[in-house]
Amino acid sequence: MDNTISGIKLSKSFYKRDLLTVAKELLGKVLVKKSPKNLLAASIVEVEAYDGEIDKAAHTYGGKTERNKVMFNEGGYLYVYLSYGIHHCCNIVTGFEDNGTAVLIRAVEPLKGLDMMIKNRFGRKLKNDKEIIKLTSGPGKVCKALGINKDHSGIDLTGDKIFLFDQPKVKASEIGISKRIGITKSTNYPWRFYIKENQFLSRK
DNA sequence: ATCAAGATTACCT
DNA sequence: GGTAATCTTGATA
Repeated sequence: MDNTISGIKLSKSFYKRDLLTVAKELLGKVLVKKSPKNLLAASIVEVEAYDGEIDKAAHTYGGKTERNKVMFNEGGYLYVYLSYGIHHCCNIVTGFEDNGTAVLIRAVEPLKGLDMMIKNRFGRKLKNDKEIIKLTSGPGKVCKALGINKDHSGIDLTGDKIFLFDQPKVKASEIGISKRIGITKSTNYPWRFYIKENQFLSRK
């Protein structure tokens, strides 16, 4: 059966820790989206950290607004926003209430529900084998493939709609670190973390 | 009421 | 490598 998966759900205590610790440990964890009709699951392979206290690129840098208020929640909530009026991007809120810290999911490796993800993304079947790597290799692509949009912003990740399954920690030697992609402010923080050699990365 | 910016992607040469 | 597409949000008047 392709539409089942089992594992141990990450609990509140996982998320309510330091931003960068959570960001690194999110690598390899399994993101699960359940709906009545189907189950989608994918392994997280690339993330970026955002910290409103010191980081001008974070949506929370200027204080609380209608859009970013979810990111001021305590850890363990999903923050989804619309980027460039076109693409949704999803984040995992970390730390404690009013920290304004979250981790952007930039790329995942599909595990379950591949056909549904292909349908969500392209509205058709794959043209060729190479197209698979374009399925979830970017923050906008991840949301499109998994069917995540602004309506999911604020979801409790310890619930049963969207959640994460635990996996063994990825070894430090297998984690790549770089500056963040696509931002114009606070560009020097080395807060992008990714699994080296993974084919679903948004960049090499 | 108006305006500029933006945590991206796909398609073009 | 360059750039158009596309529209919500937050700031300013």
